[in-house]
Amino acid sequence: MSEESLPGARAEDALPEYAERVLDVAERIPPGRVMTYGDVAEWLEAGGPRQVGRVMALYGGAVPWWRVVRSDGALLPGHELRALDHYRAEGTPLKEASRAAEGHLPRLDMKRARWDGGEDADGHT
DNA sequence: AGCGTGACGAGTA
DNA sequence: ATACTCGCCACGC
Repeated sequence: MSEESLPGARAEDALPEYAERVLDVAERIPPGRVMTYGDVAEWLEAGGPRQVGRVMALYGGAVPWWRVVRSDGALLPGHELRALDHYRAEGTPLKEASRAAEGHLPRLDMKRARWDGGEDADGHT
């Protein structure tokens, strides 16, 4: 017999373990800080940046998705303004564009905003 | 089973 | 700064 007909409907009762862990990390990122997809994957020691990205794309709506960003500090396409609004409200370090061109939104200052997942210290002083 | 696509990342030109 | 390539893993056709 082939097990291909296995319903496997258990998946609806709860999110996949991996997704749950990714969301858990996203929730534990302190305000004013961000983590890259790759960092989350590394912190979890599972999957890769693309897997984290997939989870965020599917279930990110349930967590502060704006605190999980790309390594280059670019804002989320389609949610740039929404994310920017959160960043300004939380005081997340942003890097203003040198050339004030229309549509040229600021990017995250990863050097300062990147969170290592350790202590939530303000990192300074 | 192959191929394209994606809320990615790093390297190179 | 941008553009392109390759590596990565999961999903859909």
